[in-house]
Amino acid sequence: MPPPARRSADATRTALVHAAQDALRDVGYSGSSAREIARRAGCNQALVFYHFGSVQDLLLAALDDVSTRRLTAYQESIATATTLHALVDAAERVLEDDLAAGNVAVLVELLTAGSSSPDLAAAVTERLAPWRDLAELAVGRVFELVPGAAVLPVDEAAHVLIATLLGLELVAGTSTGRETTAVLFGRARRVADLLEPGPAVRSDRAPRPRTGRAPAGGAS
Amino acid sequence: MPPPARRSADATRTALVHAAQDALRDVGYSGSSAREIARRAGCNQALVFYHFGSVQDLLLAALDDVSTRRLTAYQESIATATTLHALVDAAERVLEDDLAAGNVAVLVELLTAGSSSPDLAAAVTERLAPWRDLAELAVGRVFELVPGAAVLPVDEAAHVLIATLLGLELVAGTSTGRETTAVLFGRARRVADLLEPGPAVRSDRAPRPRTGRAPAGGAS
DNA sequence: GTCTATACTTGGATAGAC
DNA sequence: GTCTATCCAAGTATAGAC
Repeated sequence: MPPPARRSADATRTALVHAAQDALRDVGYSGSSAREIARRAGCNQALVFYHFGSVQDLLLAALDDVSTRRLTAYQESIATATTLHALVDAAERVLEDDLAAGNVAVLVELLTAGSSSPDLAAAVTERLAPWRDLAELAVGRVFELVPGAAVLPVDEAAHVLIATLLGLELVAGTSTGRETTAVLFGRARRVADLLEPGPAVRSDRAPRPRTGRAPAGGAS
Repeated sequence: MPPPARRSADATRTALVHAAQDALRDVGYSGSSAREIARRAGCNQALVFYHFGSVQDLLLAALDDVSTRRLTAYQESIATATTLHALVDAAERVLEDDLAAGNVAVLVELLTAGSSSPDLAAAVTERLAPWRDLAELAVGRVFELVPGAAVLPVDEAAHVLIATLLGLELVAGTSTGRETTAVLFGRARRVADLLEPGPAVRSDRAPRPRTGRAPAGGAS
């Protein structure tokens, strides 16, 4: 028998991780304090340090959690994608989810912090590696589907793809940034349909339910 | 005659502005406190509030300063460029200088910070406008020089251009990021020479490709 | 494991001396 | 204009009771 643990032992950990994700999305990196996260998780602030040692480590755990979940989902959708249209959809979904999860702020924080700390930079590169692989997978698909598109080696194209998506996320915070991005993906989708007049007539992508305000933890 | 001002009246302001730029580059937005900036400027922390009212206003002033300085430089090099090759050179030179000086980092930091602060986001958006204009100028040039390149409206292409450059700056901090960027510009230069076989371009930056062969993977 | 309480630190911002 | 001194708020982290 496991030790007593009268109440949720490790449920607290996951609650904190999820609350950290919500906090990152809602109030950004600077607003994601131990007190704020604990409030969303419905527990005490001291538990952040008991379970994770520091706020920074909790935020990294949150980032890892959401990353692994999303990576597997994307990997599947890209691996099974047989049309250009579907690949564009996947790219847009990646960007939307990133924005919704507020991952960009953490990533930027890590990237800038890494520039003055070699070991941290290594940690960031490590976390970025699976995304690079995913991007290479997607680019490889595009090169297969569109003859003559391989004007760049796959790894370099993947590099540009990641950079561009990150950049689009960055400027999405500006006034017209968000809608311009949507327009761009609309164009890409239409171009995809042109290059690929086959069976893929999945019309325009169905608008996803807006992420809007749906704090899972609920602000008391 | 201006009032006495025994010692550096407005030199303090510029010192603070420059110190703010350094701080943003070195320790990021979260680390750029009034005390940190004042320490770098070699003056007292209270002067931040005396001269700028708040830390955020000082950071915005820092962004203004770096923007105007860089904008004039870029505007000139783009306006005088008459070949595609020269445009690519200009873009790379600009990016190299910016990376070395950490100018883009200032913008990136404020952009991410703005994602969780609407008023800051609005202020940053306002300051992004001249850059958007500049990007449209450059894109318009490319569309003039390369017939059939206008697959996008100028403003949207400019949007993507800015996003991509910002994204490349972001990932330049990773292990292979920096050199990959250099490789990409090398490819762009060769493509430019292919599209523009006219006058012997100044090949001061890279050995001129003797053959007309495509960089990688022939598009037949 | 979770809580309360608290020590300690840092940062924004102001008042007033010089 | 610049400084010292200070207030106040918020955050990190730890100690110890339950």
